[in-house]
Amino acid sequence: MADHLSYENKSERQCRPDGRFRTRTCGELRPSDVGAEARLAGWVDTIRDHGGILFLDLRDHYGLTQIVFHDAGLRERLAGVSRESVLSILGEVTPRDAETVNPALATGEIELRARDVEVLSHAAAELPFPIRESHKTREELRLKYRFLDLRNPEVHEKIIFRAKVIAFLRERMAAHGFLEIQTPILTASSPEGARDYLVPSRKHHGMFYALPQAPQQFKQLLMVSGFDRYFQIAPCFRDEDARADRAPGEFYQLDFEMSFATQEDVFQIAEDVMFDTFTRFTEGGAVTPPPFPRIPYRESMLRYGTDKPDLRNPLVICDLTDFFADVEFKAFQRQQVRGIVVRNCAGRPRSFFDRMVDYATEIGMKGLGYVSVGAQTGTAATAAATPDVPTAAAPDSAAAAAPAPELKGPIAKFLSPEKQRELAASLSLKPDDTLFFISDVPALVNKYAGQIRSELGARLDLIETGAYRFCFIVDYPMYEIDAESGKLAFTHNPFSMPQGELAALETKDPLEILAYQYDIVCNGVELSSGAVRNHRPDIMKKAFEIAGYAEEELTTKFPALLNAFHYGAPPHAGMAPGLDRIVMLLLGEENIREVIAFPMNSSAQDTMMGAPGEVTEAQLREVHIKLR
RNA sequence: GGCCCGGUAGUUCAGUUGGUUAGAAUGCCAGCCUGUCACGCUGGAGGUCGAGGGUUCGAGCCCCUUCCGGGUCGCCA
Repeated sequence: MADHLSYENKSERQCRPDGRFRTRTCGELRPSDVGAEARLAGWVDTIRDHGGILFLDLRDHYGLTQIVFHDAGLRERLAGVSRESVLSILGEVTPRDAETVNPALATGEIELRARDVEVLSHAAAELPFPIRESHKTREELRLKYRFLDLRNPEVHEKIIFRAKVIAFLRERMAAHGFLEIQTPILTASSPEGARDYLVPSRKHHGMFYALPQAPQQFKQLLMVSGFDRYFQIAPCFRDEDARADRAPGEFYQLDFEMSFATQEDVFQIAEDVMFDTFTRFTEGGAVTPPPFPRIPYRESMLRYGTDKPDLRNPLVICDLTDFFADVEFKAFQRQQVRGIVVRNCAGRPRSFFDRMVDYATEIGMKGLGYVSVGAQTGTAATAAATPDVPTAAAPDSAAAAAPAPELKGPIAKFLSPEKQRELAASLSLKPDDTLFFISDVPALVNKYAGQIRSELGARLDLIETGAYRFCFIVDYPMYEIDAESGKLAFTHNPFSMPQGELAALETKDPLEILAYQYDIVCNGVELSSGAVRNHRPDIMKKAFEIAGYAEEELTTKFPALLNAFHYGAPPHAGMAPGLDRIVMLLLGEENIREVIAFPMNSSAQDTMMGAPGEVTEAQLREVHIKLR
């Protein structure tokens, strides 16, 4: 296992030499300790009773040490002691014979010859699941006995790892001059965004606190308070449904905000801290070096079909709508058309293409067209695809000069020889390439193209392994037409500064206005969104007016922020990368609950503690609540 | 809330076309064993097949309802 994941045994943290329970840890004894007396304490990992001799592996936070019991009297005192019981053992560190050394164990060159044993705590003989295999047990049971699950070194180490990442992030943020400040947990309900967790007030009848969805308003108020650079490992509470990568109820963000800062200032901090962190905590993994690519939202939607692109996937999407405008093919003619070129794909078996078409149908597409360029003799039909993919904008002159390649596949017959030549030239199609077509209405075409891109990347094994590919998605539109109401609405965050500020709001088509609103994305995972905030009441008023909000709505919903901005607010900006997701990415975990010490299940329940749970009548009366 | 997958021994799982007493591994219990390290060997206990109803001579298996868990869509400014 990776070095940063293994237990540490720093001498300054060792136990007191006169310790009552232990004088050394189970991970630290080495041949240099031979001859010394040591008292170890920990959990019984395994007992191997050979009759005349008994071996016992003792486990604590730091590791595993084998204890040998020769003395019959001592062995008798272990009768009835089962696995996971807690023992304190006094003994002498002795060397192991060469043939009995265990190289799999850090302490495998020595063992402790027991002289005395004290049972500190008995464990039930029958455990709910074997500790070593806890992560293979069904999650329901693991979470109910999470304290046992966490004893499993593989599970235990993830929590240690998380702590180290947090410590490192704190150190890096401090090095950049950021000050960690705690913001309230009991605060006011915020009218927009996720559902709040509400806490009834005892002293104020019928009133409620809410747990913060994020410290958003507080961190902005800190900027108005004159703190220049704030950060916090901030708990956030949202009463929304869970996903594999989304913890229900609560999660943590590396929340930060900077005064007198531009978007670029925020990016430089974020890319510096993320690069350092991902370089420090991954082994030789390729991390995007700063500056991370800045990709405009609209470009990302077109090229990758999503605003959280996985840049480890070399495939890109091109726009073929104009190309098909004059092609007699009804399915494409009045639609948006996208194309994805895949190198060395044409020779794949028919079943591959059939399965891709099946996948397309599964996600709701009407079909998946493609054309392949005939393979040249000698070309290996199953050669691995190469990542050099052309864009529609970069025609290859050599290809253009070449004779028209022979296009085959379901769509080829709709293309005249001239159009085939045009297509091959503009996309630099080479023998054995396949071009997939995605066509639908504007609202769906990018989404489908993005899903096909991901699926092709995965099935053809094109995803770069061991890499962390970062980018910023920038230039989100300020407004969009809400699908339900048909009215203009904020796309993202109503508190972002519009690009062009007040003048843009007053003169431009609202749908054309971009915001200083951005996301940071790694390997297709959205780590955070952020923004340059709107610190000007006049611009804010106008921005809300365009979205159809009356001024009083603004003043009643966000009184603190708006009020504060009337007393001299610095321009400020920030973001808040999700901590749990950072740790997930670093550990390659697909389930966010693996990196949280005590996660709730996907129904937002803690079955170990019994939360949520009923409370007494008296408690309800105190907070003025009557249940129906 | 919709859709998909799952629920069989303490645990992880198998269980054929609906057909005898529901199996394996591991754990647990008992006995044996002086160099193992997931020790080994012998024996034993352990099941409301998530629950309820239906079809059938007969249901772990088929049908309906329901509970629980996971995934996903909605949702997450």
